[in-house]
Amino acid sequence: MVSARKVFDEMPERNRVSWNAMIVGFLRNEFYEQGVEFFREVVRESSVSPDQVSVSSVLSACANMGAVEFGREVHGVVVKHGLETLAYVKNSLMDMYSKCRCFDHTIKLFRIMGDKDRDIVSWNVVTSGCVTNHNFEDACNYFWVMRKEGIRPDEASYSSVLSASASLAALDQGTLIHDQIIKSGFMRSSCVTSSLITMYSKCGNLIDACCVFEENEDRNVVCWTAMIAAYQQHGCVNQVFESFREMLGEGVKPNYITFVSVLSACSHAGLVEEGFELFNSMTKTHGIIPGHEHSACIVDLLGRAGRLDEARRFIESMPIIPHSSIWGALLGACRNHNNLEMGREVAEKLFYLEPNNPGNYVLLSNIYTNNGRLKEADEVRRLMGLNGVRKEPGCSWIDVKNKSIVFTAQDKSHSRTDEIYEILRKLEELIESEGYVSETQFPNGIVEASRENSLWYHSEKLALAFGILTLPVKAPIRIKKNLRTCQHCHTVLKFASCIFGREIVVRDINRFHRFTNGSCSCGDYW
DNA sequence: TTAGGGTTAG
Repeated sequence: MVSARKVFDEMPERNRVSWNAMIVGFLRNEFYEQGVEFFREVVRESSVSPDQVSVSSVLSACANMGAVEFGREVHGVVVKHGLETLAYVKNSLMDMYSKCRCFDHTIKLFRIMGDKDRDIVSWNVVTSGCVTNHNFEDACNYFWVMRKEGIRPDEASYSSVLSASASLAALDQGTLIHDQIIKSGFMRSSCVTSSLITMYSKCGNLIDACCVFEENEDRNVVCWTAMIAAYQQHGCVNQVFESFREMLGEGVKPNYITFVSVLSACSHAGLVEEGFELFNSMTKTHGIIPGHEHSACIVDLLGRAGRLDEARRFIESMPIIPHSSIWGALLGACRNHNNLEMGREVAEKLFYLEPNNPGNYVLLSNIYTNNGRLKEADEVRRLMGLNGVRKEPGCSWIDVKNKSIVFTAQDKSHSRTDEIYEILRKLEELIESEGYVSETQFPNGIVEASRENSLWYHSEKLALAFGILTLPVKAPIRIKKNLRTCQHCHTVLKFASCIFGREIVVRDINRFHRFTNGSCSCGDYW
């Protein structure tokens, strides 16, 4: 860029194309701030007025930086120069607002546009914007409306809708879209195949994820990372490392995200030394500066291994200010190892850093409960209420005959409630006869009857019982849950997979669990 | 000289 600038400065005459070429050059090299500054220069000093090329490019830079204030300024420039009628510019404005988390503005502009002006990019901006803003159902709806309007999806449309399907664990929809992709000839797009791998993986279907990967000849780092992440999510640690080695062997350079998955695999497998080796190799060998996600993996790695003091020292020695996710990993470890003293200290930090996150209150309350200190546990729950923080009520979904049935905890609204509860009562007896002792039996011998009772009627167990009642005998039972599944449900589902001889797949807020023959793909680490 | 898309865990 330095040489480009020199050439530009020495030019006897500069026109709109040379100004724009400079802006585009900055952006292509990811010098977003310089690109924006250069645009300012154009507007301020040059006699040449900006056109759709310069504003679209600079809006893309604002989107990448999340710089909504400057984006608004550019919007003003757009109006001043009468560029707002151009589709290219409108799409860029919509995308800028979407990526700057002002999605309402995106939708407003999209509605104003009307059917005639909307092109495939406009639809893709809105669909991907829904995904970015976690409105996955809306993303799918926009995709299907677009199809109804007769617009042919392209790679970007398929990638976004597959990403939404993955987040919703919507396997039927994802499979239907896969068929459409094959028919429309987009299977060669690495962008589409990596989304397909992730969709199948996050829907609990590792075999199809592998098939898509194997059939794809042109594997770039994103495809490899998608496959490595899939193995990691399914608890296949050996395949994670095998794939990682194979990827390096093929000369594909790992990226920031690849390392998150590989480090996470180390953590789940308890491979502390290997994890540190990989973490150190990021900077030394691969030129990637570790970020918060990687540091959280290391804390998790040490925490799971019970090395809590080392985990804390690691955080305190970090060259960056630790993000709440890093302290969160340590609090999770305190919960797993019942470390009340450290748990209290870490929770205090987290209450300050993210006062509205109910998860931290719940974890501290659980630490107290597991130490038999029920009064303090209730006190934490009360504090949570006083601070106006509310835990989202748990819900589980199960699809039966193309209909989605929702259950909440202790739900008795379903017409087959009696049968559902009867199945759970029988399951409880069977599990107890196998010698299972509930985790509500505390070390000091306290058993809390009401808690025990309510644990048995968590939403995923109700969904499980409904699945057993209604699905064919050999069919897998697929359940989705809006929160993390609890220890009790996890244990019961393991037993259930064995007792009923069924594959049970539970997709919770963080990951999914595939229960077969009494064990879970997460290896009991989640 | 221009806009949109894939891979992350807790």
